[in-house]
Amino acid sequence: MASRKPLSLRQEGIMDFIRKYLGENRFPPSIREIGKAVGISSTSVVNYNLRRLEERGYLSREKEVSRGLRLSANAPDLVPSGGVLRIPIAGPIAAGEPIDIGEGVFDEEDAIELTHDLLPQHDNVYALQVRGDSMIDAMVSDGDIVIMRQQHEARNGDMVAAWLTDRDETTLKYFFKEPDRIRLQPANPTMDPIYVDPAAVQIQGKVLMVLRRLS
Amino acid sequence: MASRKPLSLRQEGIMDFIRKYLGENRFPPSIREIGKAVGISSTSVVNYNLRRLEERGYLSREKEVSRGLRLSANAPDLVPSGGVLRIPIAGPIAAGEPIDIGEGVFDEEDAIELTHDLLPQHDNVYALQVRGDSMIDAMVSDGDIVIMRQQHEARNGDMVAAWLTDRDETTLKYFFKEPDRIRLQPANPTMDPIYVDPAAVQIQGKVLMVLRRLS
DNA sequence: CTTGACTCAGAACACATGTTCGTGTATAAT
DNA sequence: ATTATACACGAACATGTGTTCTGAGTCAAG
Repeated sequence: MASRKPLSLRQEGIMDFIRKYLGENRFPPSIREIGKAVGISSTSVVNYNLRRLEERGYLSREKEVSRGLRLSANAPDLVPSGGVLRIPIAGPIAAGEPIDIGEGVFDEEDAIELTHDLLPQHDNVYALQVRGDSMIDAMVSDGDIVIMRQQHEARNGDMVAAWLTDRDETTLKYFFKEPDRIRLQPANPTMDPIYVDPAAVQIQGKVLMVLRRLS
Repeated sequence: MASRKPLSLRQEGIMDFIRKYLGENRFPPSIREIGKAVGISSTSVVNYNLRRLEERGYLSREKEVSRGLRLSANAPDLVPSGGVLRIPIAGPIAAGEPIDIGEGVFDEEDAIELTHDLLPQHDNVYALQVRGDSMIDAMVSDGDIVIMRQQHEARNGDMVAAWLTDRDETTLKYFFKEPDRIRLQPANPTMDPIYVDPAAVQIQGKVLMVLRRLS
């Protein structure tokens, strides 16, 4: 496990590519795919470097099995974990539309992977990508990914996606039930809450997480 | 979801075997391996049933790629993945202080796990937890976790953590270099940029990701 | 200079593996 | 009976893919 010497630039690139490929395809790349990605014309060179990496314990291989390689758990920056869950990105969300999850649509490409410790529960969980700046008062900006659990009730303090029937509008706000009305509080503390009739609100789900990726 | 008819016994067995195989080997089985395990002599029969399973959305396949199949996100059971990286949470960050990363301190407990596909690069990456509402103009709220890479240069359009020497203030803004000044643009499009003397700005790092967990 | 590691390129080889085609057998609907 | 559909079998095919061999370049040690 102890690797005094640094990885060669090429081997670093191979490791990176395998990681990336594995993340995208869920199965390991072939020798030739690695070669093309890293800029190696010969399969034997890739094979050679893979053997190197295997000796160092960075990965393990199955002989004579196509794509028969796996990253080791003790590779740098990699830690065995409680598991990874894959959440489908159901679709874009904008302020002017109700949230609609196409149940049958499983676009395998559009999914997001989260570690289990980040999201303990995973029942009825889905992700939406925000389109537009309509939710800046919820501290959610264009392109953000909102991970939520589908549910139709809310408890005080929950951040929920609420459909306001009289305004034809979906909004992300903190939910507070008051005696005769419902207070929807923006996440931005400088903005004022809105008050609505309980009959005019449909809870679409509870926001569990907001994730923003930058370039 | 949409599974009117029950799976045939054979297809059930195939699914079970794929799950088991994937758990043991971390890469998918070949058609012939599936056949042998389930008791099918012909590869075409396996292929046929795989196509059936694919139509039902239980798995997806890559054409003409050996072992090019993956289970769908149907079952949120743990699925092996490209790897998980652990990022230490260096410390709290507030507007009134420069960012200080205690290099030696690696509190194993305070770390965040991300899947590799979410964060391709991982050199000099660390995480900070935001304290206070001083960064609402960056669409970052109290408690948010900011993941950034330590660097002292920035390119136009990067979101950076900048230390304004004359104001004694750390701020998260989009970075734009203009002829004689630097424009720091808030993420919130309704707010105005600030302009500063290039000599009065120290780039602390580039923001890669913002993550907000809600109860 | 010579030697021997370490790394690389190219080509040929062997076989692992996905694909396809023709055929056969049920069961149910027409 | 006929047709349609779902499922199964075996064999041949095309190619994806790991393996191996020959040769060569680099670089530090003897």
